[in-house]
Amino acid sequence: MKGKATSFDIAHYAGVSQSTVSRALRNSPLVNEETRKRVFEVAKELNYKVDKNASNLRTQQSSTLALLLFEDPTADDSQINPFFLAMLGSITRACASEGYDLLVSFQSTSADWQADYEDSHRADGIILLGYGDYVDYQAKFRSLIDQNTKFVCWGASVDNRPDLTVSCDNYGGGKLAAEHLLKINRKDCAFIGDASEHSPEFFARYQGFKDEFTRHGVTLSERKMANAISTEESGYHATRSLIANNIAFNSLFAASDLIAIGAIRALKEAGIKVPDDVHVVGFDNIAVASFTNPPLTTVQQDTTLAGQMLVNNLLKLIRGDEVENTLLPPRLIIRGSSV
Amino acid sequence: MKGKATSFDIAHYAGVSQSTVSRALRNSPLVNEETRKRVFEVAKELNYKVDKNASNLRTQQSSTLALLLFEDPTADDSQINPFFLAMLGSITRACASEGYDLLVSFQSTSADWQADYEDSHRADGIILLGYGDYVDYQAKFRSLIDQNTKFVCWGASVDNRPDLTVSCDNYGGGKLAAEHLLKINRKDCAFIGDASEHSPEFFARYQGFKDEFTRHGVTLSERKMANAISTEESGYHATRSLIANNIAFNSLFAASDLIAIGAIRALKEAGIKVPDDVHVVGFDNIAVASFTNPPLTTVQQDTTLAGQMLVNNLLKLIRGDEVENTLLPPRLIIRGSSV
DNA sequence: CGACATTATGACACCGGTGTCAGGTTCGGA
DNA sequence: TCCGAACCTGACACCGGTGTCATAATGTCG
Repeated sequence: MKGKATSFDIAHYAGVSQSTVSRALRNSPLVNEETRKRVFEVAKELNYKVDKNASNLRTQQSSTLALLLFEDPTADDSQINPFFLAMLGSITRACASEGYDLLVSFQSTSADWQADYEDSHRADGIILLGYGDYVDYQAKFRSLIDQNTKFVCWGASVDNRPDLTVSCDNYGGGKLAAEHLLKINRKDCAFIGDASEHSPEFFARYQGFKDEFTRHGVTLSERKMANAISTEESGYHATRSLIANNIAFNSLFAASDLIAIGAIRALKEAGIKVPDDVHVVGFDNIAVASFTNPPLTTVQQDTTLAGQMLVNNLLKLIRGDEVENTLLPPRLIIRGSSV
Repeated sequence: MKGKATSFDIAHYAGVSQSTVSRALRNSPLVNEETRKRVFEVAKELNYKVDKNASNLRTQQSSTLALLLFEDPTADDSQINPFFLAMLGSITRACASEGYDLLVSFQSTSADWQADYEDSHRADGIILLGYGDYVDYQAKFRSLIDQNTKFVCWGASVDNRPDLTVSCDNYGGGKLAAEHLLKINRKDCAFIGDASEHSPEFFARYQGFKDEFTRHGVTLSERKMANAISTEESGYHATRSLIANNIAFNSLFAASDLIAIGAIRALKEAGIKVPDDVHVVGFDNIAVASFTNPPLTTVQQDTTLAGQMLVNNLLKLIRGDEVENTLLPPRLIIRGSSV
């Protein structure tokens, strides 16, 4: 036998028509039990596998989802945000358990990505991760929707957003962090991150954080805020600049764990002790968080659940079922950096 | 326009035949430049994308690689070995830069995985990562090769292994670790890992390590070895058992960083100071390694290069070019756990 | 001007399945 | 015995491209 076996080969050896082979292998009730058995035997014998291309072409669906990872460009190109990696893992798992394959692809935010995957019938739907370019997302998402592309987005569920999202309750997570610091009376707090609408996740975290402080009669000082994107480097430099400006604080809320880790490095370098002088709270609970020195108190996002919800919601969308935006509950994990 | 546009739609609007459309879009030199321009315009207008299923079916290739991740079953199912995640990232990148898509899938070692992906024409080739079931790999690999399946394996390049491998020079890496400990005179060394042929990577690391010690006239004691698989938990328990048996040592070589991290936890718990009482050296240089307390000295495997080589070699294999097993040089990274 | 190469295009079979339709067999009931 | 339902099977069109072959139009040269 040269090349792969086709259903015609099976038909030949099993002494039936190719149509019957196709039906038998897909467990159609139309086919006689004995015939089916014979077909399966021959198929096994010839090590036959259905050609997915032919099958997909005919049925116009692929049993495949595409995961597009958008990454903020970083200096060190090789490093991938560990939070995304964790999501990638859980999404892969969730896909597998639903019988779907997963195509993974990195995209640059600026590129004209345009959801090639679904248009070209390689995937039935798309999961967008880290699509941070919120300036023009409205237009892009609208055009996707106009093309009837099925996609789900991980990110902040901003009002009037046209797409379907799954996200962590960032606002609630910010509140959790604030509650914690308020309870232990560390009210002089700095914030490292980006509290503008440009990064809605960070914005929501800050809002929840701030509102909780306000509710307790504490006003956060704008001077104690520094901008950072979600990298260790950026967190380090932002924190250094606060220190350089002689801005004092006894606690620090970082918009992500990577930022927090960079912040801790800057603090240590300046001779400021964590947690004695400054309590630090991060966000994400990436794997590294429990190994930092001191271990990092953080707001956990449940990546396993997130992956499942992304996949489930996307599949619902593909099937045409009713779907709503999903908000996942965060959880505060207290470790050595704030006790 | 209902549904996606096909090449017939383009042909209709551009006033040419469907054949010409197909040729024009693939930049065939046979087609007139003006015709091509018109076709491209219409295609853009209609937001046309080539149907990959049809294209793949006809050409019998998919421009897609499959990555199969085999994981040793762990208690905490959700955690994925961070080293593999890093590899996943670099492989994805390498695929993208070669114009290939990547299908990712988790497999259980025991399952009858059988390389469905290539047989079903979903992928042109397969990358195997973490295929630890070395007991019967010969048979499985042989059958894959018999079926003319193109695949590359990340792992130890054992003699007589029938498959194509890319791997880190584990033996050399073990030597590096040994050199380091010998130089700083920490010769009373424990080894945590699996030094049997069942996990050839660990075996090679241990061999290189041991041989270097032997070369310096130092014999490693078998009593100071404990078995562990590559998880933090396993490293923790293995180290605890050494301690519980009152086995003394002033340095410890762990077959992987995860094991090393578990070992450090066990040592600390027993009141043994790292690095003062025991120097610890790991293997892999996962992201966490620089954040542990103390930061972990380790033998780095260059995952970026590894991903590139895996993809490049696999593509060569697919194209029918000559390919040889690849051995990547390790690098010692000295951090606080051993100074 | 005829022979022939060059260029550009269309018609058509083909990849390997799936779904529809028509037809043959068997069997129970009238 | 005849009829219709139930069951099973084969023939065939079809999914949307790609590659081959035939052919028309244009150019070249003796």
